[in-house]
Formats: sequence, C-alpha cells, structure tokens
Amino acid sequence: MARTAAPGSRETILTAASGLFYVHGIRAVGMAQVIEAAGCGKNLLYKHFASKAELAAAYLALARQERERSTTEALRWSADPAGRLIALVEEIATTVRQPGYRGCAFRNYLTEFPGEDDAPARVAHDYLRDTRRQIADLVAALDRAEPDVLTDRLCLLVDGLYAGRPERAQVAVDWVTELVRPAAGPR
Amino acid sequence: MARTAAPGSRETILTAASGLFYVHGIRAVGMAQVIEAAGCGKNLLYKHFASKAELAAAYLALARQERERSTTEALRWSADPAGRLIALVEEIATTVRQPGYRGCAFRNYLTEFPGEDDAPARVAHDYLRDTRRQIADLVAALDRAEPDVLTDRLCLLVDGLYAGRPERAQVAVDWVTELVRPAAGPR
DNA sequence: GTCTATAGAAGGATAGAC
DNA sequence: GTCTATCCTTCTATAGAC
Repeated sequence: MARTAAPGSRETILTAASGLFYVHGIRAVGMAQVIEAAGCGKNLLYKHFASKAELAAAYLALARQERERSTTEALRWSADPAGRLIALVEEIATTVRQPGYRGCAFRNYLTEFPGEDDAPARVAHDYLRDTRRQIADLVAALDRAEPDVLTDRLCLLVDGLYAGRPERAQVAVDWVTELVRPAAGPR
Repeated sequence: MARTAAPGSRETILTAASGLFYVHGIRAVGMAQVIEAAGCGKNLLYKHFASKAELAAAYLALARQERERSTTEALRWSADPAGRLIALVEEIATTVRQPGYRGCAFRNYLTEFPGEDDAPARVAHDYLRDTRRQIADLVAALDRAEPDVLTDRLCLLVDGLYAGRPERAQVAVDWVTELVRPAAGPR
C-alpha cells in the first residue's frame, strides 16, 4: 500500500501563512517564506492551494471563522438587541486591545489589493457586508425611530474602532452603550 | 554645452507617481510604471528620488500639502470651535464622496507597510498625530466637560469616515453637528 | 512497486537600482 | 539599457512510508 497522506498538513500550512500574512501583509510575504515557516515542500503547498490568491482566500476564510466564533460566543449571554449590540462592540474592542493587533484582516486585504475582484476580495466583501447587516438587524430589533441613522452611526463607530488605536476601544464601548441604552443612567 | 535640466521634471514625476500610488497602492506600482507614466528616463527619476521609499515619502508629503490646503480653506469661514469642527468633518466628507476616493493615503501606507519605520512611515505618522491634535485643540477650545472623551469620539468618527463608504459621509457630518452643538435644534 | 513528501533547479516575469 | 535580485510557479530528482 502507498504511504498515507500526512493529516493536517493543510492546516499547518494555512496556520503558518495566516500568521505571516496578518503580521506583515500579504504582498510582503513570499511563498518561499510560507513554505519555510510551514516546514513543508513546495509541491505540498501547491497541492493544497493552487495559487497565492487561493491561499490568501483560505487565510481570510479562516479569519472569518475565528471572528464568527468569537462573535457568537460574545453574543451568547445577551438576549436583548441592545445588550447584543454592546456585546458585539465589546468583542471588537477586546480584539483591538490584543497585543499583536494589526487591523482588520479583511479591510487590510482590500487596502492591499484595491479594485481587485478575485476570491479573497469576495471573502472580504462578503464578511463586511454580513457584519454590517448583522448590525442593521439588531438595530431593527431595537424598534426605534430612524433605524437607518443609528445603523450608519454604529457602522461608522465600528469602522473607526477597527482602524484606531487600542486606547480608544473603551470609548467606543461606552459610546455604543450610551447610544443603544439612552436612559441607562450615569455613564 | 550640457543640456539644462527640464524645469518641473520633479513635479511631473511626482504627480504621475502620486496618481498611480493612490489608485493601485504603492506596492503594486513598479518604478517602470512610474517612468512610463511620467514619460521620462530612468536616470532622471533616480536623480530626483534616490529610491522608491523616497518617492513614496514625497508622495505622502505632497498628499499632506493638499490635505492641509483643503482643510485651511474649509476652516476659513468658521470662527468658533464648534463651527470649525463641523467644517473639518465636512471637508473630509467631501473628500470621501469624490469619485476616485480610495481611502486615506496615510492610513493606506501604514497598512501596506506595517511596522516599517522609514521616511514615508514618519510622514504618515506625523500627519495622523497632527490632525488628531488639531481635533483635540478645537475640542479644548469648546470649553466642555470631559474634553478627552469628546476628542476620542471625534477621532473615532473621523477614522470611521475615512474607512467607510461615501454613503455614510452625511451621517458623519450630522453626527458631529449634534455632538458639538448639542442644543442646535432639530436635525 | 507505489504513493507522498522534500529539496532544489529552472522558467518567465518583474522588481528596484545604476 | 543593464544588472542583480526576487517574485510565483512548475518540473525534476530523491528519500521515505506503506
């Protein structure tokens, strides 16, 4: 019988690539670097990922999975829409405060590859569209007047939170709390 | 006799490079592309700019000049701090709404070259620091309680405005107006 | 023998720099 | 124009597990 394929080699490569891509940017990282970090041969990498674009798409897809896992976990303890919106922003604030934080992977990709319409760009655009829709749905559930304005404001705030410094994370959380619980008492 | 250097050749090259850098990103544009767009020889480019990093630094310095020209022009008609803050954000909103808008050049650079500490990175960091300080100064002039919180909120809002879609530009302007003129009547 | 893996050479394009 | 270097990708050669 033939030699069995190494299990988990795809994950090993993808994990190595993800770390490098996020820290240094995708354009700055060469395939040789990924291969060295993964400790595999070139053939194996190209067997799992036909091109660098596909590897980048897989990197973003994995990032989405991790983001969604964190988000659903954060939303687990809040039942009402206002609490869920606060938890949503709190989770992003926690992410932003992490030591190695280097921006949103999806927004970073679209900045690194502007105007492109390949597989990773679609993953990035889909993620941004879906997360904004999630905010819109929660705002709609708040049953307030002018939900569109509040949705836009929260999206603006989230975009600023992702882009900004960790020092402003708490300010964003406090602000959202104030916005979705207007009569919540002193801040 | 030797031929005299073409006057304005530096500006021609820098203008060509700036357009390409902003639209496609700096990493995506090669020096050959800049040379072709500028319609000059390679030697002339390297006479004016010793390296691509220097050309990128000049591109960002030019972008800063243009931003500051627009900003001072926008602030010209407002004397009070609140009006100036609104005008500041209105000017950014106008920029964001322009057809070819592709993000803030300085923030884009820092995303394309993370962790770098070269000449263009310094230009970018200086610009961000100074613009944030400008907001802080205007907020201080408002003479309100908790100026730091309002400053952070405005910076958050501005970051979100730069990062987001043009459709949200008006929302940002309205929000700032509400923030700095709390009793300004119906929106 | 057969399959998978690594390692390295080589293709072809393009990069920045002189 | 040229030089060197590096990019992504492919192909070849070899070693090891079944």
